[in-house]
Amino acid sequence: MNLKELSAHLGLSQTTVSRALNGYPEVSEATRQRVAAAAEQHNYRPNTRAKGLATGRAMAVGHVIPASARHEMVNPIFGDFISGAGETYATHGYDMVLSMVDDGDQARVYRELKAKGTVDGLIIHGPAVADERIGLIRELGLPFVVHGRATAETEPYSWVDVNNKSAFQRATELLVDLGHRRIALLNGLETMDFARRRRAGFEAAHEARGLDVNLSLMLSEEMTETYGHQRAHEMLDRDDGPTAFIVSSMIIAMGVRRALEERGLAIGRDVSVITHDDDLSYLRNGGEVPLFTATRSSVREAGRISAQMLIDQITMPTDEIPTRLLEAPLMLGRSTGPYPSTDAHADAAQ
Amino acid sequence: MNLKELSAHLGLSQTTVSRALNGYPEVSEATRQRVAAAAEQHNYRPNTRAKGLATGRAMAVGHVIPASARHEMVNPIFGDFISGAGETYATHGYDMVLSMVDDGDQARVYRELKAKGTVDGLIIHGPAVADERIGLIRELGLPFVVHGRATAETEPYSWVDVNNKSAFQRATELLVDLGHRRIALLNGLETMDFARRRRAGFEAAHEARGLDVNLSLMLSEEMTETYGHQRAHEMLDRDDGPTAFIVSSMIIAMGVRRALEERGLAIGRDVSVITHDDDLSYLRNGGEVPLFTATRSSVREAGRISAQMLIDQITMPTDEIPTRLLEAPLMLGRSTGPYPSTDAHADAAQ
DNA sequence: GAGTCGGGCCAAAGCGCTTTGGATGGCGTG
DNA sequence: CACGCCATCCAAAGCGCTTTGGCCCGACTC
Repeated sequence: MNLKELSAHLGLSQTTVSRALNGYPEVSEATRQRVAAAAEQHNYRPNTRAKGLATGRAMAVGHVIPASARHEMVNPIFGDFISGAGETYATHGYDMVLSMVDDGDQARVYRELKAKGTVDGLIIHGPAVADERIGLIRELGLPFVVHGRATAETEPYSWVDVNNKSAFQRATELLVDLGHRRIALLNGLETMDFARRRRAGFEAAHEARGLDVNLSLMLSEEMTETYGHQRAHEMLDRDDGPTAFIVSSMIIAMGVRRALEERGLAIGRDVSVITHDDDLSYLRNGGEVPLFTATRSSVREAGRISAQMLIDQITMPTDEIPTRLLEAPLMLGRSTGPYPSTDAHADAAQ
Repeated sequence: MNLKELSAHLGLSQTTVSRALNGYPEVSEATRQRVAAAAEQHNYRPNTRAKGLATGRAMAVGHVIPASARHEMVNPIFGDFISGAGETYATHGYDMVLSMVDDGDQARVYRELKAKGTVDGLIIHGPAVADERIGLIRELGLPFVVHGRATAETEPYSWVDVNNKSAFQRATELLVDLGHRRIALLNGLETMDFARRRRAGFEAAHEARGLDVNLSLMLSEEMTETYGHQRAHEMLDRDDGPTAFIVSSMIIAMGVRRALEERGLAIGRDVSVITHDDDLSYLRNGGEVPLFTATRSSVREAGRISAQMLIDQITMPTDEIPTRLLEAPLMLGRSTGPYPSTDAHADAAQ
């Protein structure tokens, strides 16, 4: 059923039916009711493409996923982010279109999205410290919101990000205040902006407490369980091994925990661990008292916020460029404790 | 730059330019070259909506994600599936549109997708044993492919699935052959079709080996790390606890492993574990010899295959209804061993 | 009672593309 | 030399919708 048929059926013009359905005032209330009823009955929905052609709006938002970011992003947190964003899109009648893209093709894809008119706006995922995408998209004139920030970008742009630096600074300070002096940082790839900021927070905490960072305890790799497991073992093998770990994801934390258990070390007593927790729906840091002490920030919520921000920019463009910094509170769990441990057990286990 | 402008620029009609670009024969080779060059130079791309309107094709495929399936599916495996499917779509010029939907709204959303003409086809995720979506979509007349199967569905439909039953049967048989008699099954929710089939394989193996299944060792819950951890502990607390576990996901397996380590049990010696491994890019069951013995099947590959199958159905509809059963080979890792253990160590550890 | 106003409706143009149904003209044929 | 054929190109219709610019007529003003 299309407009033509519906209006013929009603004995009205397409104009009137269209207006009735879209809430324009030039239609009598009686007619509007009649039209609405008929539309409902015949399950009429305006064709998206035709509507888009006529209005110049695609009613769709694009998410471009660089293939390189797959391991870092697609899987662990992407699902939750998308899921949050999707809820928001749904309530506003927007579709979400996803593109998986090889890194070299990025520019091409963005241009294409613009030229083909597939989407009204874009969400940029996983920004690097210096990210050329931002300049490109701004140039194309598509509204966009970056999930995260790109430190090297000098022009203003719209973003939603967690306060990674302050979160990791507070986490580090907590450990220092608990007496830890050799703290390891198992970070994500520091080409990624969030990782760079976390490192900055880690360093800032050392500085604030008058300590030197130990470069040999700072690692930056893809965030996998194996990474956490392997590196924790290696570090703990050393004479001057760490007494505490700060890690960038729950997955890494699980690897670290496994290593500790294999060594008979009690987490939170012999060795402390703090992780960043994206509050993923399939990886809860659960319990009344969470297992891991963590800097927590819901990536799903970030998805909702980003989507809303983008839709706002699409529907009512303004000159201001909105940004949103989300705090990541430090949630105390069972994985942190004083050093040296007050419990004799700790030494025995070693 | 649109067709009109481009053709004006070239001094040709829109017809000719369109034909040149789309490879029709009624255009001289010289003209075609000229057109192609100009299009390239001006970065011309036909507007998707206009093209869609004219051709009746949306050049897009829909993935509807039921909100209820979030924990089970969105996160752990969804990213990889989507990523595989996305690659295939990209090479064929299709867009992928995602909808997050509350369960009650499912029917509405499918109808809408059809009526609005947003997509040319659908992929159905996470089918339940009895899944009303299949009938609905068939009725709507949209091409679709189900990732998984719905056992209760009687009419034929297109699907791509792993041979869950045979995989779990072989896994179970291996454990029995290794001497295990009390084998636990930590399954996913058995409203999901895949879980039901895995259970069937588990039971079939018992039957084939002349054993009775122990209902108290069979669980069916959401597949989280906590689930594996908690339930493994509970089961091992019992006098007649299991000597081996078969679990439905790497995440559960990680929970079980943690429980074993906490109890000082050596995995693969004191207690055996087999898991299903979706070969997720962020959760590798790595190493030359994998950590876990596992039934392995790449969900990313399943995504590619499903996407290709759907595109084929869209572009050249036939009467046959293609299906594809993927085998999940049993990969021997370090988490399985004979029972009773030949190693005296095992008892000592207990 | 003539003139004005505006509520309610409609015809038609236009969004950017594909595709049908010609037009045109150079060339070989008898 | 007239004819027909083919290669090449074009004008215009149509996809389903929104929106501009009117039309019509009853109500209201003076």
